[in-house]
Amino acid sequence: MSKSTPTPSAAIDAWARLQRASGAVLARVETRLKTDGFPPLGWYDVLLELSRAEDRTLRPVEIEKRMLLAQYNVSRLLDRLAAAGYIEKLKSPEDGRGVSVRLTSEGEALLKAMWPCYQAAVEAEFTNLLEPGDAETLWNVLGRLVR
Amino acid sequence: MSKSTPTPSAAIDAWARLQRASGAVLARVETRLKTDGFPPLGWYDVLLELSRAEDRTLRPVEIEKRMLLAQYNVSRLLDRLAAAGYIEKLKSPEDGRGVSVRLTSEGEALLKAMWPCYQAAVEAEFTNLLEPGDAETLWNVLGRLVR
DNA sequence: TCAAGATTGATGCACTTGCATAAATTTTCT
DNA sequence: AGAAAATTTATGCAAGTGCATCAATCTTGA
Repeated sequence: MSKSTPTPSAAIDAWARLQRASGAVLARVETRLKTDGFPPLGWYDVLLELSRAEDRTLRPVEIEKRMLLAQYNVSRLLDRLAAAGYIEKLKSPEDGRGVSVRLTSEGEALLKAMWPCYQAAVEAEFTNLLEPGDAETLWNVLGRLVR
Repeated sequence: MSKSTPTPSAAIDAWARLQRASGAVLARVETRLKTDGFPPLGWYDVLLELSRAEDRTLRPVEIEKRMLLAQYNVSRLLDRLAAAGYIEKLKSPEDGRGVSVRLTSEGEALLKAMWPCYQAAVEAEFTNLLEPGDAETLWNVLGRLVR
């Protein structure tokens, strides 16, 4: 039984470092996007989800689940994206309560324009700091946390 | 040279999962703290730093560096902590511009009161999901990201 | 069928964060 | 010493987030 569980302090240290590292790297990546005049990563994530979706359209509740955001945050994020013309809100045909959100061509253009910057930022602030095999290791270990 | 760098997609996937996993686990831990009537984790972190510091006192600029927070966020977080009585602000003796922030006995009491909840939350939402060795693995890999 | 309950999405209000900038020193450099 | 630059902290204002709650619709089940 002595090895069935990590040392408490090792686990707490890993927890602390997880929060610190992910926060620091995220901040650096966001800074690069902003420096290049792009909107925050959350905008990119929504547009990316839409671009992958059937008919480039999703319900807000789907976006909420995929992005792990609170309902009211999704609602307002979509407001901002719609106001900027990157998505459009349509009445949902199958559900009278709901809305459908569709990627516009401007949204698709933004997605394409952001990608090189985003990719370069992740590479510089994340990928290049790792050693071979680290990405796979992280992916595996962190997979246990996402359920 | 073929193996000197991870596959781009493996790195991007690891990046995405890092953000998702750390965000999700953080949210769950914060929820537990709030459910038990405690303030956010940021408050705990400040109090913990102070409790470890010489004379339980730090300059705001030190807290800023240790917690990787923006200067104005530190300034206001300390305002809230002082208003709640958990710290006190003193004129810095060595630097006329600066302030010194000292943990009060109420702050120390809060720190002690939060710890069991915090520890249990991390254990339930993080530690228990890991397998033996994962904590050390994470700590090592993530160490490359914190510089 | 139809009332009770669950789901979807929006919104008012308070609080927090980000940005730009100010004010008071301290440090550096000539 | 004295001017210029850097550091430390605070703050007004705009924007984003969390909470509670509402209105509309869909689903369930007697």
